[in-house]
Amino acid sequence: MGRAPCCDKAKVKRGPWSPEEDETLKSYVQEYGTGGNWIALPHKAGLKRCGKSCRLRWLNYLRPHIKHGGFTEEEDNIIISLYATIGSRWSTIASNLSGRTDNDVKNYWNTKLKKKLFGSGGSSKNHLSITKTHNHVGINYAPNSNPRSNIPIHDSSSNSPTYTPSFPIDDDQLHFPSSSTFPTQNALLKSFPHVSHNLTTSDNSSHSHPVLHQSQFSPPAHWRQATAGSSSQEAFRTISRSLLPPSSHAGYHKNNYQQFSSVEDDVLLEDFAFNFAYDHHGNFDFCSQDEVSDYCLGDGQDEIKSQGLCQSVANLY
DNA sequence: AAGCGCCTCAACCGCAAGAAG
DNA sequence: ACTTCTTGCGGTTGAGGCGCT
Repeated sequence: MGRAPCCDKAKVKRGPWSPEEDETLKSYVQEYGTGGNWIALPHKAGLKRCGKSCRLRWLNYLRPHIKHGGFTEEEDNIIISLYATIGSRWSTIASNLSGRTDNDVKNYWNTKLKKKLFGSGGSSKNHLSITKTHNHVGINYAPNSNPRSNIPIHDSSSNSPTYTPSFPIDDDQLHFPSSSTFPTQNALLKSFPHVSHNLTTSDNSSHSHPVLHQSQFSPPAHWRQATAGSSSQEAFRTISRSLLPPSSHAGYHKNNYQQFSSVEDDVLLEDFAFNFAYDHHGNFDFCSQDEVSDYCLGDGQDEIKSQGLCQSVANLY
């Protein structure tokens, strides 16, 4: 026996909303609010609609400052990078896009963005590729390896100790577009000017790009004290989260990471640390999570707070 | 103009999680 | 601790629009 329906389907109207219904719902919510009970709202407002339908209509269409269509390239980049980071968590992705709803982002991804990315295959110049293996689709960040797979990411919503984004696609080999879509090293350095000042050229590397040397960083005493007895990853998570305001779902503003849950904070922080340690474009050979934490606690603290962590994560791609 | 197929996106469905009792 | 209720979410559907023949 299945779950009882939330309302009597024989007594409620279904299908597209009329302008009159929209106006009724909009004026009621604006005057009285939702009252914290969507189920009771349609009756109070005089609507012959299911509460869930009212909630959906309000959130996806009637709510103020909603934008429809016309996604910008910047929004594309954010969606792509967050999808690669956290998968199909549309509400989380939408919360990083001002005025966008999860439904809009989901539709946009399924009908346009996915085709834009995968429709015509990829080229050998791509920096980011997706390879299907068994039940999951792995993301390859560099030509030779996927170092992310070595970094366990805590996600209490899953029993798995590692986070593997899944893509509902069938091709065996798929590719993200190249650097035209993903910001380059400049975006990274712009976010972390502290680091760019400490770059030197590697002498023994086969690459000709700058290398960040661990010796250039000296963890502060309070950091060493705080991390005693913990793995650097645990410590990084703990210390970094201490910089964040309490999580809540209250906000919808771009760059405001207060809307993330603690689990999402963890995922973003891990990804933040990972990407700092390993740039997709191979611009850094080494930068430990401790160094990221050092920066988070030191010179970068104000910047991270002012920019918003999620935007920093988006900028990394 | 009619028919057809594809695309878009608003709306629905069912499940999971959390809150309330 | 358990049950019930409500919300929030991601996946899916299908009506209507559009372009092509």
